[in-house]
Amino acid sequence: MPMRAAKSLAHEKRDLTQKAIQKAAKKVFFQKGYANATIAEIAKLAGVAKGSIYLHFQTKDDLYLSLMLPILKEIKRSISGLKESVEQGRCKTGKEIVEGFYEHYQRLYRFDPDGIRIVQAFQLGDMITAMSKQKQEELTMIARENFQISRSIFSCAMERKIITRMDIPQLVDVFWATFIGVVQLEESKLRLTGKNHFDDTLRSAFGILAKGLSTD
Amino acid sequence: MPMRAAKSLAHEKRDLTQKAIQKAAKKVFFQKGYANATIAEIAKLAGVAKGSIYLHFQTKDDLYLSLMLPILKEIKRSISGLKESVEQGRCKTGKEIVEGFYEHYQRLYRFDPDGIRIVQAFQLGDMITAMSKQKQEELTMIARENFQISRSIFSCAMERKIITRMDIPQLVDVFWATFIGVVQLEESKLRLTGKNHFDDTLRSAFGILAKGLSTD
Amino acid sequence: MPMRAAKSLAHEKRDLTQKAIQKAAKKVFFQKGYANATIAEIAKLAGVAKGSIYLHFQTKDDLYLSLMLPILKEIKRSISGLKESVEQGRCKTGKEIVEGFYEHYQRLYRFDPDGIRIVQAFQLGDMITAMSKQKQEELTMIARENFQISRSIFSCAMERKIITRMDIPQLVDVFWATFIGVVQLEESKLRLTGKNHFDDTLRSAFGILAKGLSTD
Amino acid sequence: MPMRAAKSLAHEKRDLTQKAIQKAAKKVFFQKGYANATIAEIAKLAGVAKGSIYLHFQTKDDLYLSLMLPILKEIKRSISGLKESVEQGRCKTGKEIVEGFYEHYQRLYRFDPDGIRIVQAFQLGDMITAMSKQKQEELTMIARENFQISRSIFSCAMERKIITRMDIPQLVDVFWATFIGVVQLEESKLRLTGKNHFDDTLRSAFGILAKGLSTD
DNA sequence: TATGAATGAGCCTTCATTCAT
DNA sequence: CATGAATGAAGGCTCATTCAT
Repeated sequence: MPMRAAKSLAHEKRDLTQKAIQKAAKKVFFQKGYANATIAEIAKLAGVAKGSIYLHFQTKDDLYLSLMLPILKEIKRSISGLKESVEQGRCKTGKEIVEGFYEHYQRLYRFDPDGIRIVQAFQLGDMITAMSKQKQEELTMIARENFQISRSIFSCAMERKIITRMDIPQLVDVFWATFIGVVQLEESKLRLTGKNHFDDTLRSAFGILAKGLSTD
Repeated sequence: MPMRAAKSLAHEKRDLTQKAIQKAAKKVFFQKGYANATIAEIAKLAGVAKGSIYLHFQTKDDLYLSLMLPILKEIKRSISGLKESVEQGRCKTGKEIVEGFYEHYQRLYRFDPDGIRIVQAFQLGDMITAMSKQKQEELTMIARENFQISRSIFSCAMERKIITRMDIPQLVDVFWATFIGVVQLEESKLRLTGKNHFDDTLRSAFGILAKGLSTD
Repeated sequence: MPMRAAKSLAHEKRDLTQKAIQKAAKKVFFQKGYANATIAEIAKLAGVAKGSIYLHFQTKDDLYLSLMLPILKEIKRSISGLKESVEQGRCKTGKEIVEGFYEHYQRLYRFDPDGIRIVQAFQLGDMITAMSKQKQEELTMIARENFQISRSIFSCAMERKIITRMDIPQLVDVFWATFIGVVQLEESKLRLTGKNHFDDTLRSAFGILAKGLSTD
Repeated sequence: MPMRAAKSLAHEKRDLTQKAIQKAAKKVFFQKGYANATIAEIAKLAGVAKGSIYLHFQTKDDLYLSLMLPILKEIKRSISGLKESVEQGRCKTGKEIVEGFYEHYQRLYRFDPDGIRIVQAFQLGDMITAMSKQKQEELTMIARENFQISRSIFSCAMERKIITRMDIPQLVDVFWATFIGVVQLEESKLRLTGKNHFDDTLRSAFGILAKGLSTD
């Protein structure tokens, strides 16, 4: 099947280019922020011509948004794993559950620090102006799903009385806020001092949260 | 002394204009973010001509930076008040101390939500292309001072054994991270839903922290 | 009144620049057509910076459109003169009326040949895409008025039985079509051969029309 | 001769593709005008890849120009028929001759309205950046021939004294100008109102011309 | 021959900053 | 001091054209 092979090859190459652009974009968006990032720089870093970017993404916004989906999916995969653990009773104490979250966040950041910044900047909202309804909904849906999963983890834990009973949505927010707060702080320090204590600070934070939520 | 009076009057007027520009700038920077904010819009909102802004501030960066100082000072004033309370023994339990921080952060946000966003965006580092050494040091110094004050509060509390003993700088970071995380999360929700649960989420967060840090 | 004078001067200069831009624009639009004309070239010819054009006109479209209004108004002024002549009985024969139209069209072309091309190209419609509702209506209204004036001239002439009775709107169309047809043809010849026989051709055409419409 | 047959078949296919491209091009050029038409859209409409267009035409200009020849030839065929009629004495009056022209123009427009716009736009000269000497001459020659045919029709008619004696080239111009003027006007109205009165307006115009040129 | 990804020059538009008045 | 017209360097995006497959 030479035809199929050829086609596959072309497709592969196209995909490769796309990935290269996204990789470059992530780096540049991360370093400069959305507004200061230029298509020219992304193109240069990706090793393609400026115009080529528009073969893969309709607009700068579109390119930016395209970076979010994989990250949200990764978040989902990671948190889903945690949920399973909890449901299967592998987390016996509140401390273990909070530790699970800590590991989840740590994993996310390790997996793709630039990506987290992407999500964060999006949340900051300097650039949501023009976004196709479709993309918007896709994003919203998966974000909601992630929220639900966290929710059900806490719900499960409270039923088992291994963590303090309290408003669940609020608790989800507190966890997420703590995570992005640490990300932001440590990135800022990284920029100024070159040192990154993300892990330590996050562990401290979740250590306190664990104690604050435990029922023993 | 008519000369002095005249000079004083001119000065006063100059100060007024400057304040008006800063007020407008804060609003616009807050709404649009640094990159999307335009001098033209700030000038319009301040009721002065575009060119006039450059009579008071050397560059856009400079204007932005000029907004940080008052906020950092406000933070200092607020946290200093807390420190005094603690040192004078008015906070007897760990819970009271954490509550003090909660009130401090809440006060800050209430006092000047736009200002917080300014600091946050700065920390996010989307701009800061060129900053005069002098401004930079001024900023760094006061930031360090603020850090020290928080530090000494915790230090004092640990000595009195009313909160768990742990790495103090890390604890300062955790508190600040929690604060800015909640700010960012709630602002994002505000933008999407129009509702702001800043107070509730912050209270939840600090409630957990209080329990997590208390020694009883 | 030094204040007034100063203000007036500034205004005058602004107006001068605007006129210079429009003059340059007319020339460039005329030579290259809307799509091939570039803002850069217009600016260069007008002796201003590219960006300055946008101080006077919101978009390229807007600039183009701004050229139409004066021409439509000139057309109105010219045709109104003709109408008056006819109504005051100064045109006694059909031939004189058609001759009046001939002179009207000739005057228009003489007055501003580039301008006629502007109107024509607009009619050709390569670029009406984005036009503010307001501008659009302004244009439509004055065009309609011009149409009405021609209409009433013919109406008057037919009542006096000095030209053949026939469908009036159609007659207006025939005259206008003849005019723009000759404009287009002669411009094309001008471009190819360097010679312009606009007057002769138009006179021939209206000579035949005169004979064809006369009632004697 | 399998070779010949194969070659012939390949040729046929090639021709078919070329025709498809031209058909698509005519439609797109007509709808959008030269400058706004894109090769991509033409290719899509023709059902071929973008690159394939360059296997048949050297440049966008070249493609555009290639559309003119068939139309000029069609014009020639049509006007030649009229000439024959006149020479064979089938047109006995001036009115009949002018009517012959009317039918000729009407036929042209009916046959290929897009094509007429092509010629017109060419005449308007919005493009023609670079045209090979050869193409240019080919075009000029056939245009000249068409001109000559009209010329000889009028010449013949004047000799028979069935139309007013006058400058013949000028008369040819008047007829053509009237035609393209009506085309342009009615197309513009079509675009604005959706209604096309081409036939009626053209008939009116040529009705008047007929009367204006008749010798009775 | 056909394809369509890739190129890069060029376009419109924005906006921080300057400067003559 | 105040003004706002003018500047010009970018930036996002388009599209005719090329070329490896």
